[in-house]
Amino acid sequence: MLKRERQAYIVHQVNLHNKVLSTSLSTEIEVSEDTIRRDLQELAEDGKLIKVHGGALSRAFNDITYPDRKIYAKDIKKIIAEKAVKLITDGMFVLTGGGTTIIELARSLPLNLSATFISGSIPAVVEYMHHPNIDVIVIGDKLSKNSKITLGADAINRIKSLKPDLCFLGINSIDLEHGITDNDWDVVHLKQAMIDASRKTVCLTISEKINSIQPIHVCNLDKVDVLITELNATDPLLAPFIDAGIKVL
Amino acid sequence: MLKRERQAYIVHQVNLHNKVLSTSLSTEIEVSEDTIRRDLQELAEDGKLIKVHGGALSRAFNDITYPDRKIYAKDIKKIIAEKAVKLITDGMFVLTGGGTTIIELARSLPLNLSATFISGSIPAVVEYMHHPNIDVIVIGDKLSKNSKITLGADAINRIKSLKPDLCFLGINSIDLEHGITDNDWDVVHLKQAMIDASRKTVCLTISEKINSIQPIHVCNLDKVDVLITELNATDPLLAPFIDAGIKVL
DNA sequence: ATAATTTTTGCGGTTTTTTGCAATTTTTTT
DNA sequence: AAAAAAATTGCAAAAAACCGCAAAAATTAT
Repeated sequence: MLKRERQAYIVHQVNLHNKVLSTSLSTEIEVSEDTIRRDLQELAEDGKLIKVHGGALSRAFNDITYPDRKIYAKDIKKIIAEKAVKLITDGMFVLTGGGTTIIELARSLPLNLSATFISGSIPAVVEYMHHPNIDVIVIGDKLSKNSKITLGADAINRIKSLKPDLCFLGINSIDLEHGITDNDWDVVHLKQAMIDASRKTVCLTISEKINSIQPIHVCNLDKVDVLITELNATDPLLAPFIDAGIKVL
Repeated sequence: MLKRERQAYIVHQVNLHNKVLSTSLSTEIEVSEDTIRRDLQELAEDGKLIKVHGGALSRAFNDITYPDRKIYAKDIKKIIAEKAVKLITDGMFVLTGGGTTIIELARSLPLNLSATFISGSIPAVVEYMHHPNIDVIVIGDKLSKNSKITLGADAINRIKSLKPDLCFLGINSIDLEHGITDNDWDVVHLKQAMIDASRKTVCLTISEKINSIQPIHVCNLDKVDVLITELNATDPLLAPFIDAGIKVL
């Protein structure tokens, strides 16, 4: 097998499987590992792949996620945030939870939007605070170091006294049968209070979390008005939720 | 599984769940925990995540450092903060206001101090949040964009229900005759509530503000227990306050 | 076609990287 | 304060990479 031919084969394999092992290539093509290594080195210099200890990785793979996915988690959340922002209009009272998706939402708010945001999430509050036309109401209570939101009876009582137009909730698990579930007792209670207080509940999640279940039940699907993921609303994964009467964006 | 591949997987998991446990990763990927730990360390050095005891945290979510924009007279405030910190002992409940001097205090807290801090100042809360042994209680209410603290009846009511050991107040004006004065109606009310609630009131100020007066009266000098400036306690400028029964540091 | 030259390849020996393990220390939890 | 969990350290084995070097193959020149 010619050198050129061999290298073309290697590139093909890398693009196909996202990774190659020097040892496998060696036995496959029946050349010494040294030769493979030299090939990989040359191909790496040409930017055709990324050489690592033990083999090589596809260029696309390098920085991204495990199974073949092309968009970064951050970009996915940005897409979700962009959709969510459209639901907010001037003068609204909006209650939001914590989590990275909500932060992305906070960062995506148009500068000319003037509304009131209510939250116990410190990172979210910090974002809202920087916005020129957003009024911010902070929900006080003991601050949870993990989730960086205020949690407790005080927070829940305060939320109960409000009637916001919208509630944005970043969720960790949603499932057709079990609805929304989570894994933290206090967070669950807070989310329940938020859902009950709000006129409309909007759930934000990356599609990866759809059809996953966690130990504690938050609410059934009938409490959810809108579900936003990075997927197109026509995606078959979302069809059951549309059937369940949820507006999917 | 290649090392790089494994690390990419870890980064993905961190970005997805905001945190990962070394143990879970270890069983998931089927390598020893030592290997996971070494991976986490390398990724942390590359700034891809934040390593903590037991696993790692996503960076996006945990890097909320409040913009350390040019604090006026920062070095002076650092001196004040160092003195103030000495008043706090383990187990104390400490109420603090906002302002750059308080931020400097928050940053000067020794890492092994374990106490409870209560505040409505978002920048201060962000600082306390980063401290490993400090419990934080957030005072909720409408957030003032100017001062970045929560202001209003709710905040005042909540403060009235507390009995903290210490209250640290950054003040804008102090004068022998008029006591402490300020220029914002709501802030004044909040400060009054804080002073009334606390067992001891500690006022922090740069010497520049001594013997200046502002339009709204906060309290008389007899409510002030300790006054901290960057000056030596023997400085003649401070003598009158010592005579008035205030402890000067 | 043949010799000269260059390129490619495999091999032995050495170095580096990676990984898991055991012992110890540190941190966390109870 | 004790017990449990996790981190650190040093170490050793295995795998992979590296370094010449010389044989083999391919290319070029005569």
